[in-house]
Amino acid sequence: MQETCTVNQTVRYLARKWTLLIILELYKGPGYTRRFSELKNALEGITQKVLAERLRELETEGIVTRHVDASAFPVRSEYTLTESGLGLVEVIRGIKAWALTWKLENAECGGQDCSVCVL
Amino acid sequence: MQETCTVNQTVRYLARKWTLLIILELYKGPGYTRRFSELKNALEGITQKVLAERLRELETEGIVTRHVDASAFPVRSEYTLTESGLGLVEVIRGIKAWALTWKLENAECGGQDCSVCVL
DNA sequence: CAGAATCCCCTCAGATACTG
DNA sequence: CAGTATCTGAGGGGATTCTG
Repeated sequence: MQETCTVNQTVRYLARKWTLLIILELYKGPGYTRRFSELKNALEGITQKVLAERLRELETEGIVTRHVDASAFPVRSEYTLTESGLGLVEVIRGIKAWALTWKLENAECGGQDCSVCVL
Repeated sequence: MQETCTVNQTVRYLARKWTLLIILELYKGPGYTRRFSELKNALEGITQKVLAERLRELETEGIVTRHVDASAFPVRSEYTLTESGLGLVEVIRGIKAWALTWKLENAECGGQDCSVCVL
């Protein structure tokens, strides 16, 4: 069946709101790592619910790993891009290249204020 | 603003159900061209409504062009991938490469029965 | 701080029926 | 053949509240 093919699935969750920005935010972090609260602050407008949902998805997809330090207080949760997650950054780069080539009206998107332009 | 960045937009409509498969079906056609009814038959399970919607989207995004031959009867409508559309095929190829590398359980997806595997 | 649980709205996409 | 129009159900995602 066509729907079983992973390419569809991949694009599907990549396209969920915030997913891309979360991946790029992790990519910018030291060791490709960020804490929950850091992500929350960096991604202005995201709610905890959505952030938690997206991170869970990415975790079950093997794109990020979670490390919880329960010994500390308050609890720390750190999220790190896996190797496959880094591979996805390449994919995103490809999409951006396409967008810059064919969507000229968005060329201004090379500015620093755009999270995606870190690529 | 983050949401204004085209990379998000691009992934968003790419991820709409059927969009990917439509692009690939056009890619397989002679001169990257297919008729409405050919697409409808090739994409088993798609409804006319959804097919028409997706094609309109792709047209306004400059990814396909439409040529209507009204002189013929019945009317013929042909859809052709543009250059930017061909560029998207490369992007899809990248996503597939990622999926094959990191989603091993879907390796069987190299079969001929999968539309995406034409890549 | 890092979440889980509810509620609510809105878009997507399927089914069906109709037209030039 | 190539659409358009309308109705409907499922799921995404935002806001808010509660907990260890």
